[in-house]
Formats: sequence, structure tokens, C-alpha cells
Amino acid sequence: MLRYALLGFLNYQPLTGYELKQFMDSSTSFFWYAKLSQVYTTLKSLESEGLLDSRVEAQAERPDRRVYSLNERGAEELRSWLARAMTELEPQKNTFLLRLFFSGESEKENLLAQLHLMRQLHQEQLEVYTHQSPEVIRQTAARSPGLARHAMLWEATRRFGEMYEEMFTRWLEETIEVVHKNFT
Amino acid sequence: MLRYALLGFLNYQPLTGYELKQFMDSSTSFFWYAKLSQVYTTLKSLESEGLLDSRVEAQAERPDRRVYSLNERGAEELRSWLARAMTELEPQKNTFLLRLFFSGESEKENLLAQLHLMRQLHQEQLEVYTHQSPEVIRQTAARSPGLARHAMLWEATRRFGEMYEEMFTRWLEETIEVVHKNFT
DNA sequence: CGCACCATGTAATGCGTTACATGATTTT
DNA sequence: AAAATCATGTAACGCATTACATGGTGCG
Repeated sequence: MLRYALLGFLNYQPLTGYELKQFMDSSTSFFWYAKLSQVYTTLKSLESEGLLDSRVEAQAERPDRRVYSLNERGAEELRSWLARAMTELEPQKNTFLLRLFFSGESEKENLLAQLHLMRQLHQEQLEVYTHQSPEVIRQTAARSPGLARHAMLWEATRRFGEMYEEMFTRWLEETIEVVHKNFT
Repeated sequence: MLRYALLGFLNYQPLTGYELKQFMDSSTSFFWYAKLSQVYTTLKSLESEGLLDSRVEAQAERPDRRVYSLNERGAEELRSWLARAMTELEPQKNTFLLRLFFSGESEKENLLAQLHLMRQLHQEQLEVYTHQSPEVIRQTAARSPGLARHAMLWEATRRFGEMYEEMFTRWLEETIEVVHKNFT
């Protein structure tokens, strides 16, 4: 799947593996992320499949950079992936819910401490979506007027993150209340 | 991670691989699931690590069943996993958001069709959490009075599913509206 | 002086999926 | 007569993580 994320970013402009990782970290990271090592290996395999081209740029007093760019076959692969609509819900995994599900024999205090810690973390994440992300989107979109329709969709994903964290925080408060009152 | 899910279920009672898969499908599947083949291989490796015991039950006119049970070391492993609190948010992946993020050059109609389809799917899933899941929990808890505190936490995870799908549906409606009005 | 950042990659391992293989019983 | 359920597993593959390996620049 990382393949498509990389094709998507390279559809905007040629980039190195290192830069791709940075772009991901500052935009899609809350719904798609990867380690640098995976970015490098995936770029290599995309190039060997003929979906990307690369050239090495020599730099004075810095390591050489390998810049990847999307070629026509890569652009076609991206379009065809986007055209294939999803017809089923994607199964999700959530370790925190798994733990909670099996915590019936845990100490009440440990359970409450874990729930409070999670609330803290989700509130912080909510702050990121409400305060930092809008700025990132505005700045990126400002660099080119052709990106207006893209920015609308970036904003939609940001809004998802915001609503998700709002919901998560509300659920944690509700759950803390229930555990506090009824857990023996 | 599946290891811990299996240890968790086996903490209630001895089960076969096939039964474990069924239990997962009817309870944790929205935040943890696995294929049968993985269940079997993971059980085997848990046994070889000495966390589970198994015995084969011969059956007349049915294939033999291998029943796994948690031993003291397995119970300890489960407890120690539950005791190690999470201190960071778990990164999530969501293919639908990834596609949306890169759909700036897609046809408006295709995009709206995809959003409508997703709304349909999430509304159906919401129905499952509000109508089917409470019954499953009530019935399972009714089988043994010692499961009351467990049932409280099962209910908390169900409630998460309900709130998640509610939120997702609201977000889809908001996004459909935005795309409908502003996407060219 | 040490840490963060820039920059690239390989190797080993682990977790999970898909495909393969078998076969009886029960339900439609 | 066909499909679903019960029941078990192995083999091949793919995606992702962790660890290893290197080395210069800039900042506090």
C-alpha cells in the first residue's frame, strides 16, 4: 500500500526518499506512515517495475541525493488505483481496545490510570489537528494555485482526524465514568 | 499481537483454533481479527514457547480436535502484557483516507459515488453495534455471573464501535456536502 | 562536546495473507 | 446436487519493523 502513497506524493513533484518521508510525516502520518527503510526499499522496487525514474544529484559537501519522479506508467498506475472504488470496510486494529477487552481482572486503579493517560494523549493529538494542521495545509496550498481542489480533500482528512480525536476523548470520559462508578 | 488475543480468550476457557476464530469474529473482530491459518500457526508457536498446553480429543465421525488451554506461564504472560500500560498513541492506517487525500484530480461524480457507498457501509456497521452486539454481550455474560466486570469492558468496546461509526457517518455527510458544493 | 539533521541504504526477522490440501456432515 | 459448516494444518509470499552500517554539517 505504501506504493500508492509514494506514487501519490510523486504525482505532485519529484522527491528523494528522505523528503518523501518528511512529507508523509507532516501530512498523511495519522492515516498512513512508514519507516525510512521501507520508503527506500519500496522506491527501489517501484523503479524496477518501471513506474518511477530516478537520477542521482551530486552535492558539494553533502551526500548525493537520488531524486525519484513519476513516469507515465506510474501516473497510470496511480489513476487506476484511485478509480477502483472500495466496496467493503477496511478491518481496523486497535491494541488499546484489545487490552481493555481483556482487562476484567485488572486492578481498578491501573485501569483508570491507563484511561486517564490515553485521554491526555488524545487531547494533545486533538490540539494538533485543530491548531497545527490547518496551518500546514494553508501553507502548502498557497505555494501553488492549482492545488485548491487538492487542498479541499486534505482539509477533509484533517477534519476526520479532528472528529476522531473528539470522539475518542468523549468515549474515554464516558468510560472513565463507568469504570469509576461500577468497576469493583 | 494476535498472541495476546489468544491468551486472553483462553483465559476464559480451553478452546480449539476453530472456536477461537469464531469467538474473535463475534466479539473483538472490529478491533482485532485474524485468519484461521494464522490462528493455527500462532497457537503452535505459543505452545512451543510453553505458554499453552494442548490435548487431542478424538471424535466419532468428525475430525479430531486439538483443545488448547492456558497454563500458569501463559496466564502470567497475559497479566504482564496487561500491566505494561501504553504510553503512546498507536499509529493507525486507513486506506480510504489515503485515497481521498490523493483524489484531487478524480472526477467529481466518482468521488461522490465513493463517499455515498462508504456512508452506506458505515451506517450498516452502526446498526450492528447498536442492535446486534448488545445481545451478544448480554448472552455471553448471562452464562456466568463471574463475568460481570468483564462484560462492563466488553460493553465499553462496543460503545466505542458505535461512537466511531456515528462519527464516521457524520463526517461522510459533511464531506459529501463540501465536495458537492465546492469541488469543480 | 554532543546531539540533531541530512542522506542513503542492506540484512534479518516477524507478522500476516493467500493459496494449497483434505474430507465428512449438515443444510438448502 | 450443491453449498455451507466442522476441522486441521502447511507453504509461499509480501509487507513492515528492527538492527546494522556510514559519515558530514550545523547548532547550542
